[in-house]
Amino acid sequence: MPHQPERKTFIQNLRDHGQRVTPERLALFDEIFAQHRHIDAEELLTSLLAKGHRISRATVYRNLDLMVDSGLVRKVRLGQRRFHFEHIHPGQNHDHLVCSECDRVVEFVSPAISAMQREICRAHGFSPDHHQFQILGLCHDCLEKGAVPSGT
Amino acid sequence: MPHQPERKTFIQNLRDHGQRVTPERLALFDEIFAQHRHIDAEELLTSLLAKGHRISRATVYRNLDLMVDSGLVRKVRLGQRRFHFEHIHPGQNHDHLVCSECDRVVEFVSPAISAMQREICRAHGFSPDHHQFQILGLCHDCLEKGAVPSGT
DNA sequence: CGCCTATTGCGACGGATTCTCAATAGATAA
DNA sequence: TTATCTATTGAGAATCCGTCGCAATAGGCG
Repeated sequence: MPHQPERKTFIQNLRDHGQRVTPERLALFDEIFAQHRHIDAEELLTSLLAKGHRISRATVYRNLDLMVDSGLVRKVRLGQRRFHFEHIHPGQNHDHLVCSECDRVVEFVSPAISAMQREICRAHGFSPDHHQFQILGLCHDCLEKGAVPSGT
Repeated sequence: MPHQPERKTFIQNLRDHGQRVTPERLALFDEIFAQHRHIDAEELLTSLLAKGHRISRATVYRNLDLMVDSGLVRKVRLGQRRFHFEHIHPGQNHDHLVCSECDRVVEFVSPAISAMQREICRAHGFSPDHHQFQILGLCHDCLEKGAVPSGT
């Protein structure tokens, strides 16, 4: 259990809000925090069921929203149909390179982005919560396989 | 018709691919290129019908995809349920501030972003086609109305 | 242990998009 | 111009993702 402290926070959070600590919630939490990267609701459901947990689709969705509200998880649209979810590692926010050929997603961290974000928001009287930055294009592998750089 | 050259390119593109030039395609093309900003499929359908065109929902969707494939139009998710579409103005790409309270979208242009994009891609052996950058937060108006800055 | 009520599971529902298929109509050649 | 070939269209069914309603279940507290 490499995410013990976050798990404790999660449980404490639930208690503080009069919410119950259920096995479904813990299983879902563990599953998300075990993931190195973003994952969608359907994949979460499938892998929980595969591990023998009994949990319904609705519960997965409901609790994902709950974790998003409590700031533990981020819900992102990477341009695909489904929402993806990823646990937040505080102070370390990353963005994504998305390959339009093979759908592979690579994370990157760029400290310059938050400075830029602050600047843009100041100029527009906007109070930022978070951002999403995706660069779409071709990954190294697909380039070598001879994929064509877009448009046509 | 302020987008005459793009229109010619579109028609040429169709011909080159053995695709037909239909009134539905032209009407849809004109509608998107008349828009200053992103618009979704439903809005496009509605405004085409309002202008007296006869066109079906399926045709709108089909041809939006066609224009995306041919590089004339970009399909973006701004976090809302629907995809949005915007025509590409070459060499001028903008990004979005999205208010999570009222869903208002403001565009901004930041030249620094493309430099950053180039840098990141170089480091990852990635060949960028385009990016999407959204900053989610509260717009000026919602802040004044006393909306709470997220998380909880 | 027992109660109160938050949470769950199931299945129905809803919105957005895609698909199916028969009818229509561009494009090409004669 | 007309005939022919087949891409495209319209209409509605189907699908996919996510949400909702409600009865049954089960945390958490006294």
